[in-house]
Amino acid sequence: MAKKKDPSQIGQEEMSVLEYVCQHQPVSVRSVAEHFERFGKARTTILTVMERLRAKKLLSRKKMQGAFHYSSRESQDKIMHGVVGNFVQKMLGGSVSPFIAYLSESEDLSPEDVDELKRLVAEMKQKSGKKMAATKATRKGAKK
Amino acid sequence: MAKKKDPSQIGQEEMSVLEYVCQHQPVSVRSVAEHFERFGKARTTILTVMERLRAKKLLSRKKMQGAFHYSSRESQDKIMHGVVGNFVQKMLGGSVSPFIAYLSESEDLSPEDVDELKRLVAEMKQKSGKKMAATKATRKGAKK
DNA sequence: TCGAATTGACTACAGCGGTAGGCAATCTGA
DNA sequence: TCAGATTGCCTACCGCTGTAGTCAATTCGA
Repeated sequence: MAKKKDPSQIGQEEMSVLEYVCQHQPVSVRSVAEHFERFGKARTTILTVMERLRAKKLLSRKKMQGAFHYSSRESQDKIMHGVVGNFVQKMLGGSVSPFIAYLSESEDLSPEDVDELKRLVAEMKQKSGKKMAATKATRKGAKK
Repeated sequence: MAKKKDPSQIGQEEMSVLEYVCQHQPVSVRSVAEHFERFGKARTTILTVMERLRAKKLLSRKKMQGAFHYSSRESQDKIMHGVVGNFVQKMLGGSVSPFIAYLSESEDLSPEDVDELKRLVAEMKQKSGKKMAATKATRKGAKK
């Protein structure tokens, strides 16, 4: 009866580890463990997490000089995309509106994020400008 | 040893129920259950979920005509904001960049969302337009 | 008033993520 | 070659979420 979670569903700790591996691949468990031990995590914990990540096909490994070295099978961007997409689907019902609302109230957007947003919007104007020239007229009671 | 989750951490199913309650409050378990039974959920499941939400201080209830009627203690907006914020903190390490990147690749943004984004960006331009005229020199190799 | 229907508290279990111990296999330096 | 260090597989436990059954209390219509 328990719901079957999407395999792309990963937890916070798994995310941290995955991120670290992404940025240091190929990396040995030893290195990763050393890094996370500074945050109070045991070596076996990291190993377990990494193996679970491998079971989820997010990491791969190969033996090098005795020990395994892990690598990510996807780029960090792709992974992030998957994680965010999953969240949007599962928790927001597929709508990004709540997130956009969140951004609106986010006081501390980094300049980079703001730039990216601007770029994004500019891109949209171009991309969807033709097929929806009604954009300006669209604003059906823009909230607020 | 198990990590102590933030109480604001809620699952997908809890989210669905919470959302429904928000939009129909005050509502009886009966109504909610009836709604979700169409998706194969048992009445007691809904009841359990609602009680858990109440334990998390997200729902309140009062007896009316024999049965309890539940209401949300927060607006749906606030809840959404909390959920998104929590996700950003826990999974994205506090950075919204991955989300913005996700938006960039999101083909199916609704016109409303696009409008909201535009409004948002316009608002930002006003708010911080002066101090950053370097927009066109967009750094960080835009993915995709 | 009484019995049927409704309601809700309690209990239970499975799966998953987080955490970690134990122990065996492997490696490595002396 | 051999013992100590390193590495990794296996197992286990806890808490949380999803799911639901049981059964007693409450309510309501006849």
